Amino acid sequence: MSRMTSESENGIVSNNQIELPLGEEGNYCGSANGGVVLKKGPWTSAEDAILIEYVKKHGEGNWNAVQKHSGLFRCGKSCRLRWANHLRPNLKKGAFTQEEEQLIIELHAKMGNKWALMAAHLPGRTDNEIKNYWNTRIKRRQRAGLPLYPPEASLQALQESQRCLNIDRIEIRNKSQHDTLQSNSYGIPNVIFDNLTPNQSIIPYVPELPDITASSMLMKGLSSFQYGSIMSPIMHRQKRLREATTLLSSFGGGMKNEFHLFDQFQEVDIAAQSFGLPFPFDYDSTTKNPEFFGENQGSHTLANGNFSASKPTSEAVKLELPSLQYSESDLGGWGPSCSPSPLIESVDAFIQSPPTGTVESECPSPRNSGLLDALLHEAKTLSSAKNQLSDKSSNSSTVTPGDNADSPGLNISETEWEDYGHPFSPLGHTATSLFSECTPISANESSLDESPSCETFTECYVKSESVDQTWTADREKESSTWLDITSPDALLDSGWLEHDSAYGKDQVIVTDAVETLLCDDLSSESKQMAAGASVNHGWGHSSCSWNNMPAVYQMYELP
DNA sequence: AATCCATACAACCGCAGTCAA
DNA sequence: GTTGACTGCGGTTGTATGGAT
Repeated sequence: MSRMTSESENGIVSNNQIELPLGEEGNYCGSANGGVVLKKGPWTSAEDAILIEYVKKHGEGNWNAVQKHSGLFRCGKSCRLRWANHLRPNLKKGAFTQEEEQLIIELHAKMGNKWALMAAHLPGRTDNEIKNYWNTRIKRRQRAGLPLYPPEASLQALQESQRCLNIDRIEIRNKSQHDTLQSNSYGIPNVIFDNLTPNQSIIPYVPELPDITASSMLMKGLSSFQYGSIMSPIMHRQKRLREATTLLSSFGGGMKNEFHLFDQFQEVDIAAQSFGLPFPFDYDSTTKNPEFFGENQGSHTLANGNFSASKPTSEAVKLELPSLQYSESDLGGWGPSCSPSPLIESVDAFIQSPPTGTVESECPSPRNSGLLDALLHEAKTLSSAKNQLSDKSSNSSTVTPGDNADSPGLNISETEWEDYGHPFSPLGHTATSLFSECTPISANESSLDESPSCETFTECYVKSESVDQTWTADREKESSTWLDITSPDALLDSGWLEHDSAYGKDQVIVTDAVETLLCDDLSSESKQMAAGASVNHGWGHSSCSWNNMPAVYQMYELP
């Protein structure tokens, strides 16, 4: 590119372009250069020529040898990238044609951010190009208030969704939901998702979507666009395992993935927007037919921009993390009138700097922590307050003193609560407000003030509240309900990591949590599936034990 | 003319998979 | 079975460019 070559066309390298090979921490280009100073930054045409010459001689691959053999002061990784994206023959340069654009849209609808795979369908185009194109497109369309996907795709998704819904229902009814509820795995296994294999038949739409992810199963009520007919059959088992492991460990060790999941709330609305659909999805309360929010749809393909590619069953269930590619403006700024909120920033900050410790080990001041911490703190605090006001009778699932209720740092006064609720504090936002704020506001909707409230989302469970309201015991009680359903981390922690010592009760709790979270849109089958799977298979990592979130759990106790 | 801002693009970075020693 | 080099991928960042104000 012209501007790339302009600054150091003759190989004159400024100091800031030269860096020592990175060590282990930054493994970029770190392996093969033994202290040789490597250049970074834009490539010069001279360097290009050297690289081309090298590849002519030696062929592609063994990129780390380039520097040795050609004297090019570039790391292998950089060479590979340069070659693949710019120098290799048959590269198509210039703007994408309309056909290509169309294809990209289709491919993205199918496979999400699988840029390399998409590039394979676009001869002469690189993954980087496609990625850049797509990201630009996202921004552009969002700014314009347009759906990411064209109406045809929306329609197709609708049809597929409906079709799959029907199939799913049959599937669900034919399969025993008891499968998922059999074992008692309070002892959380390390390898969990293989256990799901025998039960994959319960996963909706298996024939076409064998590789539905656990997360998508969990989230299917939230992000359940079905795009089953155009699934592409790709994803290595290892990768899926890896992702599953990643998510599992995150479930336990940190809170990150609760937020990944939570992210999907945001992304699902992006997806909805992408298809020109309202979010929350319309829910037909008369027919109890959750068109998109509904019970059994398999794929979260379009919910998070990603898609669980398929390989026939007997695979570990993949937990695909949602892409974070949507910017903060994406999260909250779909509509032109939706201004960035502090909360969104908090989410962003959280994602960038997830807490390193577990919930149990750290209960930082919410003022100093990320949103999730704040939520957790909030949850714990409520629980604590509840404990204090109750007759302090305990039951089997009550938190042991000291875990939180007695923790001095968690005894939050009414005043502090008001602080929490301060409208201008990022921490004043509950998840409810997050839902509200992240609810996309279409171009023809007005302002945040008029945006659909969380009531829409959680039906009768959630109330919009003025933050100025004073705290009362009654409200406290009410807020136990209010909070638990508005703290997705709490939901997740509690719901999915529930112990099942007495399945019945906990199951109800889990189910309630799920139900609440999913606006009661899950069918009973699905709810039991989800909850049962969580109980049965002990989702989560050992570090995320029951004891890690007792206060949160406590909030789900039935009255 | 200066500044701002959106866009496009190249390159960087970290992570994870593969494979051979 | 372990380790390290190599490789591929996806996300992010940096910056040149051009249009709008």
